[in-house]
Amino acid sequence: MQAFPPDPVRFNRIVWDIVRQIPPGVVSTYGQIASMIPSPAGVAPEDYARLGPVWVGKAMNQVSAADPADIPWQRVINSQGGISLPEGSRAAREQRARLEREGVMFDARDRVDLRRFGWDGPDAGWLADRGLLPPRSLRPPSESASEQMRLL
DNA sequence: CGTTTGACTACGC
DNA sequence: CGCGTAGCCAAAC
Repeated sequence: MQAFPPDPVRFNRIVWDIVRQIPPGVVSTYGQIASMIPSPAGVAPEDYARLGPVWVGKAMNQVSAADPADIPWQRVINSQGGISLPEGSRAAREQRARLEREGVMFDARDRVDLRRFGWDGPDAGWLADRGLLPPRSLRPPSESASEQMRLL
């Protein structure tokens, strides 16, 4: 996979801070979280675009070594709307159970509809205070007209 | 010690 | 759409 960020401790702290902002009933993705963190000094933006999501994954992998009770780790899934933990593992089942308990629904392919349950990111002020960037949207505003009608 | 293995995503078929 | 791959390295085996 990939190298660690220049300052893993700091990077992880930022990731966990952001994850703590995700409210129940919605989900974020590794990529969306990475999109809120400026590429660290010394890392080219094009490299960060590729490495960031992986680093977020590593940060999530280390939550158990941090403060699991304080971090809603279950609300971070992959860009396909799926759970990235090993299929069938206890951890994966736990994540799905936690999400379903919060009202997040999985389809027949075990995926979450990000247009419906995707997070819009933290409050803009919260981000600005920390020098973070607006998140990439998981719920593209320009859907087909019929889709918009359906959602209404 | 050499190999395998990752809580990823964008991109090209 | 789904599938394979690049990117590229520190740990765990």
